[in-house]
Amino acid sequence: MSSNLPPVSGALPGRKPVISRDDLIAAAIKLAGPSRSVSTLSLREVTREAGIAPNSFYRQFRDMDELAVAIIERAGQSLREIIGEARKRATQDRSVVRSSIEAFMEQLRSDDRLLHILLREGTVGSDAFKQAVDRQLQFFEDELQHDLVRLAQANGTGLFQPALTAKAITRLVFAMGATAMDLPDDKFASFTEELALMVRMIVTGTQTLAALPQVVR
Amino acid sequence: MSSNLPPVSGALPGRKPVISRDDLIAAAIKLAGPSRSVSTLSLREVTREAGIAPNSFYRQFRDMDELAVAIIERAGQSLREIIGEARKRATQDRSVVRSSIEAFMEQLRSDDRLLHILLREGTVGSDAFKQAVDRQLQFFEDELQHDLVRLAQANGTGLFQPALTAKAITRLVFAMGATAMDLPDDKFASFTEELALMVRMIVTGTQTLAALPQVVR
DNA sequence: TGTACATCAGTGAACGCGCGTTCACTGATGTAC
DNA sequence: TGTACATCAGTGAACGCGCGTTCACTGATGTAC
Repeated sequence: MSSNLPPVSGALPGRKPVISRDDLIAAAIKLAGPSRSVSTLSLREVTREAGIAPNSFYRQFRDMDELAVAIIERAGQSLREIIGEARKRATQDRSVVRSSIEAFMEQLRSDDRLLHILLREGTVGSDAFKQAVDRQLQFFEDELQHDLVRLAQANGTGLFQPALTAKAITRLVFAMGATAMDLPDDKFASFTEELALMVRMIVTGTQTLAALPQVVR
Repeated sequence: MSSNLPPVSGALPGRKPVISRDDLIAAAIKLAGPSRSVSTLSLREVTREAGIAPNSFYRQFRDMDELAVAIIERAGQSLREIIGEARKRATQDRSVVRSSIEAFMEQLRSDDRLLHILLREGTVGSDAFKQAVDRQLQFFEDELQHDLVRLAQANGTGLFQPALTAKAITRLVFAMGATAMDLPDDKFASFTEELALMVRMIVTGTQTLAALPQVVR
């Protein structure tokens, strides 16, 4: 019936908006710390944090689910930017994979709330929610696969099932990252080493399998 | 003040219990399907399902958290039994690791509610809850590590960091399993193949690294 | 065996609370002339 | 520039609901004698 939801922009009559989707997203992120899942936030909590009346929420989102999906998308985007930076800075002696892992763990230690959310929310929430998380993981896998292929070409080594390799690494890193969130600061370095070794096992395994004849399995 | 909580057993005066902790656990498991997290169940829901008054709950558990922990412990135990069976049935041509994965995926497809719960709840819920899940994963890693060592000895191959290898495999399998829960039946076979290949990458990588001289990293 | 009694598993009713959602509204802003 | 008007972002109050927890209770069961 009413004509709202997207703030539409473009100068039209009416009062100027004073809160935005971003304000609500920021409030929700602030509330969802390392130990609090987005899916347990209540609409009233978020609006309270944002300093608006509960019903004003509906001017920006249909429901909390829509907000949660927006947060996940932002979190994935942010993480990809971080890893993208790490990738650019990577030199040949510190491999792309290794420096990506370090960037990932560094971000995790800096208490990046968005990253915490992305790691934690994979298995809970609505279908729309889970699909949003999966989409971000997929982006990640795709970029990683490109890296791996480029790396293999540079090294002259083969690569066995690059897509599968990227998937295995992505899932492993995210799963390990989720458990690392609660880690005390002094354990971070050794944890990063462990994770790097795990990934190295996968990469080494892939290369070894690629070098084998068709006696696979 | 009051003397309850553990039903104490042993013939003492008083009415015979008609509901047990098991009844409440069963009710909660029934409610927490593949798409519903244990941590979203309400006390009233569970008692309603069990057919008792809400306040009777307190005769068995301090709160829902305690119930959730009990469920996780049961789930882990059940999974270890299943894998234990698979391990016994494993012959040399179908490796221990492979038949364990197949048993795992088979159980997943059979809509085992306990397994669903264990896979889904790793990252949500209270601290006590998360610790309970971690404990189960730890049991799993330990058993897997023994398998890997035995396997390496039998094959005469070395094994690089068996503990880390077991951890990587466990986390990967659980993370992949969590995403496989929603999979349609006809995708299960190919998914199992993918997962087996991923694990094979890790195992191959570990063996290759073990065979290398100390030029590691 | 029969009776008086203590125990305590399970109950029914009630509480106060925070929730999501609705409704009719207000008043700042921009437009038309 | 000034005035009348339409728009609509944000509000305050209210709703009905399910929740966790409490209280005083009931009555079946077992024990003591």
